[in-house]
Amino acid sequence: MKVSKEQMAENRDRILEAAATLFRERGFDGIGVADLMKGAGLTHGGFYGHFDSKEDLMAQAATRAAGQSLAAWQRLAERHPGQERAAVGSAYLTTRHRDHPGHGCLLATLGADAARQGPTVRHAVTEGMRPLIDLLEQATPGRSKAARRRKALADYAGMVGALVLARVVDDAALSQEILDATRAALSLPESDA
Amino acid sequence: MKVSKEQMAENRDRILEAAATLFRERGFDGIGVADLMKGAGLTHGGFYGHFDSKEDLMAQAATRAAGQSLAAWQRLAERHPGQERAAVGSAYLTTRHRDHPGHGCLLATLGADAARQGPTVRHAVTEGMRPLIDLLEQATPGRSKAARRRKALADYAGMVGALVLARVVDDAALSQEILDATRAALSLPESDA
DNA sequence: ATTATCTATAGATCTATAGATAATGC
DNA sequence: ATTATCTATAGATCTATAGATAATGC
Repeated sequence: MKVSKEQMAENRDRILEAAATLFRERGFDGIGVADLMKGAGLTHGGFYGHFDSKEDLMAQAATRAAGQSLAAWQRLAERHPGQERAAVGSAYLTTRHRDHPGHGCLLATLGADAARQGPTVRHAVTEGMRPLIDLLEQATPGRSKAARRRKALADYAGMVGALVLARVVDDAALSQEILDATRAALSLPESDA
Repeated sequence: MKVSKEQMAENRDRILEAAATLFRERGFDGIGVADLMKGAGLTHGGFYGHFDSKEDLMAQAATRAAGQSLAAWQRLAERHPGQERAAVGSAYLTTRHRDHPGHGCLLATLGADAARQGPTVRHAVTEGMRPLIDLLEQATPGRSKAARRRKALADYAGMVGALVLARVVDDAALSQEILDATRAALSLPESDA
């Protein structure tokens, strides 16, 4: 049953990857260790060789999910030179993002949930969020760094809140209205693709 | 063990009240039927005489929580004639609200969680949200009803997102920065009391 | 007599651990 | 020989139900 060192590292990575997706899709309490391991193609007994506890995995999965978002934002920024803010903001406020929480923004899916968790998880979420704010800040026009940062924080809050509301509402027209209204309030171009 | 009709109605109300608070504090999955009943001073076996299932209670508790928020917003509006929007928005974006999720905005605590629940819960949340949006819309200046509504939706998204972010972050200064930045972006006066 | 609540429990989870198994890697 | 993963299970939950109890209300 033993596997090679490389295989073990790859297994650990698959567990993390599955967790980053499944936690965002179902919430921290919405999936157990056994199903997570099944999602990574392993049995649940092996879990504790890779992670100290489920909470340890939650923290590491949060870091992973934030890293994925940062990479996605960086790709968007690179592809739209001079329009980084519009590219990131418009991609965020799409039905596509709304309908794929498993690969979307960590804060919009697990933010409120993470606020109820222990210090380890909250710290991982906080540190994962910082580079996202920094990227937004750099993409935001403004007279001073302080003004750009304020705008970036408020923009991000609006984006996260809009996605939360758009996801919970059971009225498709209202959901779309929320995304559109927030895009308009942030002066972002339409690009719901 | 039987109680009077009025006592039973009062018991049912106490269960709902406890649920509206405890679900917001700990999440839908963060508290079980037994502890909820204990919170209402009853034993858990009696629960199913009042509600069909935990999900039924979740939906009704969501309606109750939204109703409490609406009542609070209406009181704020009445006390600040001509400055309704500022009164509601400023009260929302306070450390006081951030630190008391059990009596605060349903969407900021349970929004993402509710999005993963069944149609009953999502519907209750959606219908509970509408009057809040309506009140904000009426308190918002703008040339047309459509413009006011767009602004109200975007404002509410910003408020919800700001509270989610301010709650999860483990850095008190950053948490305050998020509240301040959002208040500034919405052109709301300071009144963190 | 009816019925709201209680005690007790069924059956299904969940996290975490112990010990067996079998493949790696010295 | 070491160790990553497996099987099996302990112990603690959870939702929901069955039957007993005792107070209401006809």
